[in-house]
Amino acid sequence: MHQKADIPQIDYWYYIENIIKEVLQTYGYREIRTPAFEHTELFVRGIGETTDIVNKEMFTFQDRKGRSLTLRPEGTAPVVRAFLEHNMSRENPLAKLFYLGNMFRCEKPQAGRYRQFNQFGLEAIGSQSPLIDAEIIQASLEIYKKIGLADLKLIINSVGCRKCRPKYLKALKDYFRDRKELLCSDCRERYDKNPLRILDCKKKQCQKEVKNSPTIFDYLCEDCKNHFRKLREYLDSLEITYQVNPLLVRGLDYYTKTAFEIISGELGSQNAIGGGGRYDYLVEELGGKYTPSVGFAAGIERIVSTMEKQAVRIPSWEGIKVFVATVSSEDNSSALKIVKQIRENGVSAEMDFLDKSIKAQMRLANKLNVSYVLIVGQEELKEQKVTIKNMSNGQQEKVAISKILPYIKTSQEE
RNA sequence: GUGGGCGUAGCUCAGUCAGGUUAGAGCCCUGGAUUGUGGCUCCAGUGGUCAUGGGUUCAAAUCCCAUCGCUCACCCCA
Repeated sequence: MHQKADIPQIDYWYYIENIIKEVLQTYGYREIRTPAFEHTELFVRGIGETTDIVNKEMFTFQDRKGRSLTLRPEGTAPVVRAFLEHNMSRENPLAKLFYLGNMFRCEKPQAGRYRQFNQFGLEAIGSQSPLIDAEIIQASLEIYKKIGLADLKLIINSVGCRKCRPKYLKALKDYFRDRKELLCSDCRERYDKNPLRILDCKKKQCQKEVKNSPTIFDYLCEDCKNHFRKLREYLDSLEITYQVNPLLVRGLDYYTKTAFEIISGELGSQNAIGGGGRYDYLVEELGGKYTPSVGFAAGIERIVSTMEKQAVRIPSWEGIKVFVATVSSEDNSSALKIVKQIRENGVSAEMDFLDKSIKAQMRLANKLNVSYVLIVGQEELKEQKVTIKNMSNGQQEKVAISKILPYIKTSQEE
């Protein structure tokens, strides 16, 4: 299974994860870690039976007792499950949680899309206020900004609620009824199952028909209209620029009211770097009481790939500071002790474990790009000393073993 | 799920179209250039079931089929 977290990229991952944790800490979100798999039913009910994720993208298997389990394709449903299972609403009427972990979708991999990938996401469970929608958007944008990504676009929309969406769906169906034959085969199916999805079909023939279709904004109820208006007001006051796109429909059924997506021009075909929205009925759907909520999720691989395209600079591994070389194998235990002493004082140190000659050890030290090589030999040990060689200027001198650390540390500050 | 491209050493690749001696290069790695010392240079060396399985042939990395994997696009999404 392809996993884009191997050694050459690990510095990116550390960097991103640290920023996520730091930023979300300041927003009051607590990390939650849920299992990599759940009962299949959770996703079917949560994400929706008509979605692509549930229909064709889940890694589903049976355990020994015949129960159907599924590797999580997304993070929100598991978080809500945990929220309910632990009765978090009793602790706090508004649960602010974030997660960071791998997700699985059974599809053909391609650029920016992997069967196992990583997302971070945040969920605010328990508030119906558009204020929290704005906070979630703000938090996610701040993370991108701290990471150093530029030129990201925020697109927002409202997809209505239980009250007004059915009216809109009916209007859509009325509109497309006579034009069904002009749509692609997928959209003809969507017409019956989930007409909203026709809106973001990328086929030219469908877009042509979508152009004059009824817009959701004519059908939103007062509550949804106000919510959207307030959200825009809050975003404006935060000086967040955005585009309203009434055709933005997300792939998960649970969204209500606010839906948003953040895209990066650099990514090509898979351009969504993150997305989210409000899911007012999900908690209820999963067996809790009505608990309006909003969340966001982003793909780490896509962040890394955008960082690479934008040449974002990150701190990298500092490497090893000191190499302790031995003249012969009889010096090994002394060297081992010296290495230990250096490491205990917080300085990174390495030695040879392959019985290399001193020449080979010097080469290794050079390859490791260390600042100092300490040479341990009988000649030095007789006087309780080691030879310290400064690898940048080649100079060396004998130093008492007890003075090694002060020597290294003071020279380091120069 | 649909359709392209690819799979030869740790890495980047040549060799495949026109089958034919022990499958090559660069980088990396290891060792050496007098005996306790790096970088540059020079010399030498290690390393490959040519993705896997089957077929055609006197002969297959090379042709054919299947499988697996990777990759790109579509769908959709992160």
